[in-house]
Amino acid sequence: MTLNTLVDHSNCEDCPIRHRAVCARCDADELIALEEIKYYRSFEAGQTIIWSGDQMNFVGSVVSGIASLTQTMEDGRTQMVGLLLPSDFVGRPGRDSAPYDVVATTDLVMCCFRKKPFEDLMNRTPHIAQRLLQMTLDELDAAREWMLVLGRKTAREKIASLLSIIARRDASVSQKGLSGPIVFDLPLTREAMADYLGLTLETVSRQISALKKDEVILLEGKRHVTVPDIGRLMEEAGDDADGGFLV
Amino acid sequence: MTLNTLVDHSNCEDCPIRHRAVCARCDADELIALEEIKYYRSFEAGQTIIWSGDQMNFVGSVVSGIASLTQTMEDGRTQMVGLLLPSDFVGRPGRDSAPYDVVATTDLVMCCFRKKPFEDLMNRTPHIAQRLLQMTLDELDAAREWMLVLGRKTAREKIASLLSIIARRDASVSQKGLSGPIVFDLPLTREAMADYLGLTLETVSRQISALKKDEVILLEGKRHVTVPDIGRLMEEAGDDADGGFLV
DNA sequence: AGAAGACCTTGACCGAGATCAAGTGGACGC
DNA sequence: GCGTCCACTTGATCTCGGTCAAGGTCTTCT
Repeated sequence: MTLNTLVDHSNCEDCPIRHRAVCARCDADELIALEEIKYYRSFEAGQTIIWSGDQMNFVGSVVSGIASLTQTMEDGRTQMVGLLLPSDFVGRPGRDSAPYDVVATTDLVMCCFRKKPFEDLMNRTPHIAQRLLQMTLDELDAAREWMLVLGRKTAREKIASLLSIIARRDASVSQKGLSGPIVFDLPLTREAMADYLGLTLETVSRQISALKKDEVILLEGKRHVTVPDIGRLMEEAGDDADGGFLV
Repeated sequence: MTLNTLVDHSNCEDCPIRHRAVCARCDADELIALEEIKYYRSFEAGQTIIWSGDQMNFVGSVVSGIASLTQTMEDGRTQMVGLLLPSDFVGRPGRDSAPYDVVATTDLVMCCFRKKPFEDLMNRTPHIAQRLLQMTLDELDAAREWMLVLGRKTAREKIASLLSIIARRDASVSQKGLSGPIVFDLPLTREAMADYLGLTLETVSRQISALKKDEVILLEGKRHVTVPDIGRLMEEAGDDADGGFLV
């Protein structure tokens, strides 16, 4: 079932995540060193990339697609604890067992490095360590933002929060700005959204229907979303506009 | 109201958090450089150390006492998103405004550095940056653990989770091991616990009473707790023993 | 074309935890 | 000694979101 396709060994300079990933601050020399030890792996939607508790012998960056970090209790309750988008980093230099399941939510391409050579390179290359610290601090902020969502927001606010984050990220990627309507496809199933938000999939479905009925969002099919007014959506999220973290 | 007491400018070598704080990996020379720019500040219980959105011109380590990071929504709902114990680091090199309120939960002593000199020193001292990355990754793990608690656990499990973390930390500090009963004082009010767990203070009170009635814990007064069997408590937390993160 | 299965929606009902309200107990100041 | 304040407890009631159940829609496989 594991499909480890060797993808185009393309030049780092042309990489779509060149300026956002762990290598963002590297200069030409450092990129060459990274290029020597990197390799690409592809995963199909639904595939588990890393099992919780497993030995991790590689680290890497998401190049395209979406992956999720999840925790599961013995009785099956699961909570997503991280959503990995292109340029996000997977793995923990200095630790060798994975604390969470990492699952490909969509088809996925990763730029991987064997852990040991990467750690060695990191120790010689402050630019990598510096960037990784910044990225980790950003992830920590995102995690804490989600703690507020999980702990204190209503189901409707939770859904609005998630939609607003996805909408703003898509707007920033497609350079459209936040003035006009934002259009995107949901990259998550109702169940994945439920796992992210600490809800059941039925509640997710009901709240999405409610937001649609109230014309906070428009739906075509089950996944294609139009947000006519992002400010309105953020109000529904309890975020009262302007603030916030783009991914 | 601000009480900036200049505490004993004691030697870093004798510092109680020497081996766990951001300076843990520093050698003698590096410690001397840190010593030159450090200063101590004391805060009273209840005092706000940093307001969300404020300019932050210092960073530092908690030496003694407990502080909390909290987020508040416009309508007053609040969620604690971090609990800072001795040796934990406050502040974000590279960012200058604080994303959360930092409040002293108990009387508190911090070892502070003005931000700019610290950042300069950090850039020259890989040991500090390395340690800070490790600590940040640990905090991220802790935050994700709490996301499971907030998103999927019942009120009873939430309380048991919090008590179990405090109990295990105290056992590790007092070197008593996990075999016998663990005795400690709760460092948090019911309301602070509620803010941490995404509950109301009434629910916290009820669940503590329930755990007491079921003899999972013993209570003397409102704060003094005895955990006769930490395994039992962890079962109640849904953690099924052995696993877990000591602080 | 028809069957199967994944994904989603909707309805009816229920219960855990929130809300509202009253009361307890201990610390502290006068 | 007594009132006051604060942290906490306990009770009664309500409600949001979970649970259980049925049915719909779209894709894929035969």
